[in-house]
Amino acid sequence: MLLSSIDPTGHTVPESATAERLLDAAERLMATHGIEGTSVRMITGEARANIASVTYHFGSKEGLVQAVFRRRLDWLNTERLRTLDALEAEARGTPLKPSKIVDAFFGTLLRMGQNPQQGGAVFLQLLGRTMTEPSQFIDSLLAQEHEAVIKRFKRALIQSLPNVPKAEIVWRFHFMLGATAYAIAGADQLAVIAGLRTKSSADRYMHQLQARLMSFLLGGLRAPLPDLSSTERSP
Amino acid sequence: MLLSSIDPTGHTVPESATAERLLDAAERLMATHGIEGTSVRMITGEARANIASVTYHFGSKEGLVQAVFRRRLDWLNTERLRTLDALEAEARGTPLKPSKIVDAFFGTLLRMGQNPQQGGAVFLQLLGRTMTEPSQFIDSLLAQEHEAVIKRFKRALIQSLPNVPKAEIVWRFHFMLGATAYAIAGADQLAVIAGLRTKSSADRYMHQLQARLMSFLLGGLRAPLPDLSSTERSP
DNA sequence: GTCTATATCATGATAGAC
DNA sequence: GTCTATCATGATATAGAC
Repeated sequence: MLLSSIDPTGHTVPESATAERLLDAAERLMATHGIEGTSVRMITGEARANIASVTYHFGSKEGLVQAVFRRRLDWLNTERLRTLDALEAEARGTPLKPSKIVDAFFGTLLRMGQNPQQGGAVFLQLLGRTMTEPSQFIDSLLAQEHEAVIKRFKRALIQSLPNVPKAEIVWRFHFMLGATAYAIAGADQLAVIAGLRTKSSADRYMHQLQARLMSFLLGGLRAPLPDLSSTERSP
Repeated sequence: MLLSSIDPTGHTVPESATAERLLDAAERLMATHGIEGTSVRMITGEARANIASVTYHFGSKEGLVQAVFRRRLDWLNTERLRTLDALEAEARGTPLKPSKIVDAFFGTLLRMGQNPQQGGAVFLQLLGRTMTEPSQFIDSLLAQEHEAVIKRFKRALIQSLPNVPKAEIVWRFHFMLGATAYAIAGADQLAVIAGLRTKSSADRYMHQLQARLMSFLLGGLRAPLPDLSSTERSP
């Protein structure tokens, strides 16, 4: 069943303790098992709520999934725009450094991973995995939530890098999204690879990830331009 | 039911026309709907085969999924190693250029997307999406298929970049994997973003993707090293 | 608002005729 | 090798008591 942004019973934002427990449980389980791999039974079991509670509070499983993402993405994107606004106000018309823009977008996301109030690493993992999931309604959900923000940041980057063609920046922004999505989705595995097995080193890991990913992203963003001459004909 | 590499009836490699149609249909459908989102009924329907044919030829749905990946990854990784071997033989002990190594690994993958004999863009999309999917058995399948190859390439990169710390290269290799996975998984969407809507421009799109992604990856790989001093304590 | 009980459907797998 | 028919299971969603 398709749901508009306001469901039949008028609940889109958690108004009860049960609804919030459902959101938390869904977020945690979907980060581990994927969205399709998480059943309503698993969610209500973990949240110590009744099977019917999902339908009551969110209209359907789909409504619950949307609410899980909205709760975090609204906060994230507001924060991103707020940061970019501040940077631009401070610069008074002079072009911003690309590193500042990249940090406002990707750094804000990564710092969410250390903010338990906003889902922490769990939501980061969920978001990363979702970004390549081939679900129609998720695609459109993420697109809606992100579209305006991404447009703003692309514009800022284009102004910030006058020597890089506009089209190239659009592609590279996409590549940056990919590197980030994968890095946060596979944080568990990567932590093992990096030899950090204990929970206590998780914080340190997130700091390392942030610093290292950021320099990687900037290196890619400012890389020498590709030779597209062979694009005309296959070599 | 768990399957070893040889199933009860002894079929792991397609020996019949039906088995091959099943592999093709599964590959196509899973690229679009995801692995969990693709049912055996969908596959047999598309392949014009019977419901029971999957069990007969591959033992289970899981066996079929494994066969889909093995068919392509075996070819891909053989090709990668062959290319790297040739480069090293040609260099006669002198260090390889990083761009050559990156091309042997990622370029070979991207060129698969223009090789219909090896699944073309369809398999690329499936692989990209799968790399962030949180399925246990897929994780281990990909790990098995990739482990030895990735080790070889990491070693080659470390030798090729003596000024970059070993750990940094490992992280950056992971970031490169992510940027690539996302780029090939979202090829549809990206094509739309880039303004290429017609099927006829798909080839040109893949060429552009290849050139642009490659320069991005190399830029990230050779980026200035991050400042990790703030890693000790949270800022 | 929360529960139990149930309706309805789709899934993966299998048995057994041909 | 291929089919039909069927199984057990688990999914979402809902009706109706409390």
